Amino acid sequence: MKTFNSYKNPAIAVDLVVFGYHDKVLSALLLNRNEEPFKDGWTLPGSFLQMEETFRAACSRILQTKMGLSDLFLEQLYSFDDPARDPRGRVISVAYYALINPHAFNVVAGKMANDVKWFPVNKLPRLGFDHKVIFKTAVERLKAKILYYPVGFELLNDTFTMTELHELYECVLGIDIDRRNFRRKILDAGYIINTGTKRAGLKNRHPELYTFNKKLGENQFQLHIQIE
Amino acid sequence: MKTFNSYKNPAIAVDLVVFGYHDKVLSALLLNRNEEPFKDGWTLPGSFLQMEETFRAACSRILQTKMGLSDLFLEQLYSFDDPARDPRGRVISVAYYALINPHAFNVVAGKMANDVKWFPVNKLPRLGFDHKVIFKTAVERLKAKILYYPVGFELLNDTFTMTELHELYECVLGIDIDRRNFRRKILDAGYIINTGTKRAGLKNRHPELYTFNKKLGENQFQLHIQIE
DNA sequence: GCTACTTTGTGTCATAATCACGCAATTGAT
DNA sequence: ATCAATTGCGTGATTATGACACAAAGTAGC
Repeated sequence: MKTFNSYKNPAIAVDLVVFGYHDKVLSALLLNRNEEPFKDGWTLPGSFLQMEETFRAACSRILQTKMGLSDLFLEQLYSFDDPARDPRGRVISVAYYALINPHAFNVVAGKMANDVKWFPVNKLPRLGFDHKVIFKTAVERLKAKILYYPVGFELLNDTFTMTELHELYECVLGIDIDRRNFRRKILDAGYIINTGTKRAGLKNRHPELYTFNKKLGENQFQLHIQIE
Repeated sequence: MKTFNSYKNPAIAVDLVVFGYHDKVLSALLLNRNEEPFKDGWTLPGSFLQMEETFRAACSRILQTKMGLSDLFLEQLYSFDDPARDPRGRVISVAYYALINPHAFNVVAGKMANDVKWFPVNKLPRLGFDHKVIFKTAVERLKAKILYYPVGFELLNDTFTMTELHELYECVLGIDIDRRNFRRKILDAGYIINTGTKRAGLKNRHPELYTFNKKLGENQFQLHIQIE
């Protein structure tokens, strides 16, 4: 039985789209490269997959060493195969996306990058490689995901107001959703739980605080919104 | 700027789940291997990705050389990374799934396999590698896909009866769907078009024949069925 | 305290979609 | 002509959705 690792194989990169929700804006984390190719340009954080490493292990390594992050929600997005996507040669990219509450983590640029910064998803700079394609795929996935998975659980604080959840949905989906119908839909689905406390110190009526219902299984919730 | 193909990289395989619908049963195409590992065992058709090959090109090559098939519906499924998934060493698998009308194609085993055969999806033999996991992932994907994409277009003949379409949905989803409500839903959505002709030669009432509405865009159709 | 203003929470009603059926029409076999 | 099986069409109850009105709770200014 022959072994195959003696073959000349394409390299495998793992690239990450890290989403954060901050000041009513959905953002993504980008890295400013300090080496060629695309030196001083912005790209998604990523790295080559090591020989015995799983994809998730590579993701964790990237998040930890390049940005000082750990234990995020991670999901495989898609694998990209354009033979011209990397000027150095044939590199397959297996893309993952992560969700993070930017208030709960502090992003720090690792030594392998000039800088790490949040960019609002509709104000991205030019990206190296085929990372714009990867990014757009991730946004589409997130839009689909939020309709049947409690994405807010990863993006918001542990407790949050109905308005915050509502704004998150409008922001991610890019559409207006009637505030009162949204409330009814979310509550009827048992999607979130009223903590019984209210947020104080605001100018107007103090909103009730909620947490996500962790007992809710997958596919228990579905927001019926027709995207276009 | 260094190049990276000098590194020792994991190998990349492309594996395929080919679905067909035949005699009211959803089946998948499996290959009987004629070499180690898993010699004489059943696996999904697959191959190593060549250096300058796209995933789709690899899929076409596999379908053509191993089974004599071409021009199928193809969609990327998922990438699998278990370091122990291949006894020969580290091999990443990028899985695709295909849909085919078995009546329109003749499956022929290529010289690289002992045999190629259709297996009903709930009567699969033991599979080599991690192909059972890949297969289950594909079935889940197909169940989700059929709710908002005209999967039947790929699996059925050009023209088909309402009953055939109905049975396909029940079969893929594994649930009972009320025949009359299904009909109304499908017709109201403009999902299919009545050809005006009927299928003759049957014992009972001759059913009308339909074709899929090719002008229907993505996401125009959604069957509201709560799985579980 | 009273009023103005903003935000949050609750309800209502028309419309649309879904679900669970009944029943008639069409066909070949008897 | 009758029967059995299958297909096509319809109907009413229930539920979900969309578009609102309006009350309640809070702060600020007077």
